[in-house]
Amino acid sequence: MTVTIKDVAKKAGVSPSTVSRVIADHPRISAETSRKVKEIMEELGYHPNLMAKSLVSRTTRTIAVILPKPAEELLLNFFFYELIRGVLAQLTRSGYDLLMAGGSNEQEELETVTRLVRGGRIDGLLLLYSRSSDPIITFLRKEKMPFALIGRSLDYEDVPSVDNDNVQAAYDATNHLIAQGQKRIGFVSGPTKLAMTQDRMTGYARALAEADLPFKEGWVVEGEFLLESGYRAMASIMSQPEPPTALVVIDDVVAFGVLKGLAELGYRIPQDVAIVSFNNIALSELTMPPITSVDVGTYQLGYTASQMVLRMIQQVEITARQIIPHRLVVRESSLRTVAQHIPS
Amino acid sequence: MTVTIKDVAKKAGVSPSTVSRVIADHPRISAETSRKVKEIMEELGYHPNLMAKSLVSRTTRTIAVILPKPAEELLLNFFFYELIRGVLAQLTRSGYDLLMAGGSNEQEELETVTRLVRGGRIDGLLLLYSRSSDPIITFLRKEKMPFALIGRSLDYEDVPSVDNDNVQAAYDATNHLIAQGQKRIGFVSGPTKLAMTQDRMTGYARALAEADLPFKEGWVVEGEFLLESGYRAMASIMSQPEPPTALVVIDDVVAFGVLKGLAELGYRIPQDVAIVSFNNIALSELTMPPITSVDVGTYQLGYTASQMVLRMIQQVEITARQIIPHRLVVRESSLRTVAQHIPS
DNA sequence: TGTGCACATGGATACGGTTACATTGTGCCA
DNA sequence: TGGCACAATGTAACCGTATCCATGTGCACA
Repeated sequence: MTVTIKDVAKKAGVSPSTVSRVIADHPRISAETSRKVKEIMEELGYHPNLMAKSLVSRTTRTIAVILPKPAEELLLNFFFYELIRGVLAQLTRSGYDLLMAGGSNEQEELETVTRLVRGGRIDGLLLLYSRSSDPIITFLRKEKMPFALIGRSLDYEDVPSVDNDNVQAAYDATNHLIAQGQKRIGFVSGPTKLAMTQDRMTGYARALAEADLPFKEGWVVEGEFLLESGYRAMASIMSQPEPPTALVVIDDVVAFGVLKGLAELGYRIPQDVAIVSFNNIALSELTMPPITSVDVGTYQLGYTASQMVLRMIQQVEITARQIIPHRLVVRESSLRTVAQHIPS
Repeated sequence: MTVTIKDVAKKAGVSPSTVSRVIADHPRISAETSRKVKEIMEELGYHPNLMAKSLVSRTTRTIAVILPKPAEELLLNFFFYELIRGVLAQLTRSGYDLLMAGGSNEQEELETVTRLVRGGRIDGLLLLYSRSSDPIITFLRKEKMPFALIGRSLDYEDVPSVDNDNVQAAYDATNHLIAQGQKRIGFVSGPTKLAMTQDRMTGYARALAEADLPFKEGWVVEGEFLLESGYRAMASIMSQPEPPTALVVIDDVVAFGVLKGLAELGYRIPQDVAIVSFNNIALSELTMPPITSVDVGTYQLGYTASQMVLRMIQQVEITARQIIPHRLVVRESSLRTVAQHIPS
């Protein structure tokens, strides 16, 4: 039915092993034979059976991406497409395929990973999140399966991972506000158990300290990666006797809530309150006003993490932690003086 | 090294074929033997080699999703995560894996698909877009490979596909505005070569006709699925002697541009101009005001399309075109009377 | 008591490749 | 002219599983 290596061999008048060698570009095959065999392959429309190949080579040329379980997906929602495009670009370039898997709970996730790894279906994998004391990481290390983390592990220092320098990113964002002449700068934070949150908080505090600006407890609000979180934060943060005139916000979605909250309270942005946030999702340039945001290089994160896994597969030495550069994208929300638009 | 079916067999004192049958839950295996073998499998930590299994069964339990090439991804960007989650949910439930593939151009895409299909790597696939005279569809039909389309084929009537009833959706959206007492309703359209655009236009026109409302050329603007498109449309559409007081907008992102354009022109929404749009992406409830939008059931689209492919693989009869119900999500942007929020 | 049959299991082979090792042929040199 | 190195190719084993076919056992029944 389907044309196999043997059919090609027979028709070309050579042995199957010769055909196999032609496919693999083996050096000790004569140019003449190679040409002829390739011609026959073309003629018969031969395509190697990938399963047979995998079985004998113990290699699948497939990398898996493990999707976080629903509870952890909120932030990811907006990143996902670009992240995957980055991953796919790198993998395709290297002739690898991408397998996506996940589970509805932690137990299921581990089972899936076990099945894929022990079943020899994948050569490596990518984890899109970092959770503390993750059994999957423990398992992968034990199995010596190449993998990389997008983000940062709170448990192990030496887990191969690709991340941003979130301390520096927050430092830069805060300094941007300071450079605009801001003196009273608040911080709308995320879940403090996340490394990302902790790091950004650190950067924020450092920038304030270096500029001799006050760090006030009341100007810092902890929340979730949700619109509501930013919205509610405004009620508490702006009701103080001396509210901040600028805010660093942990994430664009949260910033959107902040915008909404401030608008309802009658503040103008950026004239009354200036805003800087993080992640630069597609959303952030669509708001009114557009939000100044730190671009974290989502595509790069995916691209680099894949590259890291591929290197590990090829036994190439890698640096365990790669940092993707960030970039502050300045938009209207953070600028002190703005050309006012007069409706016609 | 890795534990195989033979190792289990030896330790259990049975033949490899018996172990194989235990795994497959073969009826003619004694309860006693089954129990014992399973115990040994557990003890040795046996996991079946998926490649070997695939090789002999000619089945991979893998479905591929082909990502559109960059040029066609604009709309998809916001859908993607939910769509994939729908796909993954269905596949996981049925014990299938998801392979993602794509190419940077049409040629590459076809090569990838050929490699996967002819290489026996997948059992079926999902196409996330519809392009006219698509060589991939032609190829898949020739190979008799199960596949389904998300969207609608403009070339073939009988391609298995999952879609919305876009005529009805637009009809409903327009009628919602009519029910609000709107008389002058315009339409901000998308690329007319797309079936989706054509269908929505049809539904819009039909609703107007049935309500004896005027359909004016000047109230209809064609564009792209871009923010700018909606933004620019406002300049032309609202500069007419008698501009519309309500707009049906082809997509949420475009609607966002519309919002921006109207705001700059000094119109209030919904008091001066009411807005209804489509797709109900996460964005649409975050705008000011939140946009009334037709939810197209993104998750369902993915879920159902996967189901369709799985059915085809199992040789179950299917209906070639499945329609996912839509649902109008009413928000502030379309309501005539709105409780005004007074800033405190 | 011998025949037939259902049931539980084993042996052998096939799936489509790769690769270690064996074999053949050629040219070159002593 | 015989021997040898080396290039080019063939032979056969193996990757881990599924399954066809054969086999042995116990039991009902004629």
